Amino acid sequence: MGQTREALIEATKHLLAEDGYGSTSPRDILARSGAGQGSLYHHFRGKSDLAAAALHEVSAEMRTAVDDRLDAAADPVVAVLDWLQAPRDALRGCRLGRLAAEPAIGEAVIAAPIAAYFHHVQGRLAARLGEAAAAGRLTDGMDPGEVAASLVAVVQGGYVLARATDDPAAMRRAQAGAAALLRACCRPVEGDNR
Amino acid sequence: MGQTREALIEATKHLLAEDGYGSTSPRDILARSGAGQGSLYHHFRGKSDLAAAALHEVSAEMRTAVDDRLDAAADPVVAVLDWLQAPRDALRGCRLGRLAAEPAIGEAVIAAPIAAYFHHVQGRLAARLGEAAAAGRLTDGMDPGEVAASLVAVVQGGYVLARATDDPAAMRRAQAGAAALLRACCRPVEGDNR
DNA sequence: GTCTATACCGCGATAGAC
DNA sequence: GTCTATCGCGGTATAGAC
Repeated sequence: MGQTREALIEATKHLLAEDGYGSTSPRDILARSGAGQGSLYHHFRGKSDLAAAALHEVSAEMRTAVDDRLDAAADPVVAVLDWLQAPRDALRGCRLGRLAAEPAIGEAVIAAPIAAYFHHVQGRLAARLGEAAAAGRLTDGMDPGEVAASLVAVVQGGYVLARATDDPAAMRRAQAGAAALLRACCRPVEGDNR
Repeated sequence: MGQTREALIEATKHLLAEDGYGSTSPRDILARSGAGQGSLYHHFRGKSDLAAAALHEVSAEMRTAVDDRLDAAADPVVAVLDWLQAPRDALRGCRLGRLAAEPAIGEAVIAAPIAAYFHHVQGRLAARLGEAAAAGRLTDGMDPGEVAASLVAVVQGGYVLARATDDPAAMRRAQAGAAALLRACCRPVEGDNR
């Protein structure tokens, strides 16, 4: 059965989230998963192959989470603000974004699931911002794709600031500032002052 | 003389910018600086002590660069937009911000110069945005500190997106989106449509 | 203050018995 | 498929001559 294989992937997901790629060793993974030495190299070609499998799952989970948030509200502006201001574990960092700073991002198998996530979020945000624009609720000349990119960047940058200053509030300030900027250029819906 | 010491610091600055902390080894530093083995441990207590010295210099350089940009224009909104949209080497990452994702950020000597930089940029941006607010040129209720945090986050997140998707244009889109949002909530100056 | 030599450890991977 | 044992390498640091 694939029990050992799944245990390896599960352990890798946790360790990548905690420590990143470079600082997660096969030894750590084996210890945490309870698997023996040979198992890793029986099921996977090596560390990066296993990491790719783990990141593939994380990427899928996070895309689903984004879709759920962005589809929850009928009003596109409300949905986008909701996604932007969702609480985040700032000091731990983004499970995918934090790997962008590592040399391993140069390996295609590692980069692919991470890039897939970012393309997905930006596309979904741009779509909802496009709805708002089509309804004439966005300031003229505003590009939904560019605004989407800046909002995703705010969140990723919020993680960087929070970790760099060891202060989770840095993330919340970045979120609040971006939300204020966005609200200022969106015609609001009656009765919603989120 | 401090020639060897400075050569070590200079080499470390370059290697940290290229590869980050974890992937920069004392061997690399010695090879690049041309110094012999013992020198590193004569002048510094170890790798992290040397890295701290290098980051201290980088932090000071970057704070100066920010000040120069933010003081160049008399108009605060123009100055902030100018800083935001400055060209950046997106695929290489921020020399300080990229270290935030590494475990080494947990060491106080490493974190201190990085945090000092981010506090400085946010403070300077907030000050100029405060000028704009005082002149009644910022949408009401906008917090200069929060907007500053979000702008710094956009830049740091732009690096993350660019590296994650292996696309330098991702940084430019994030910058452009944030600039559009900021312009939309700032009363412009006559004749400047930057 | 700088050099050469070397120690110790953990990383990533492999060998081969069961 | 899983285990134990082991390998080769490079990371970080130290010893001690000059």
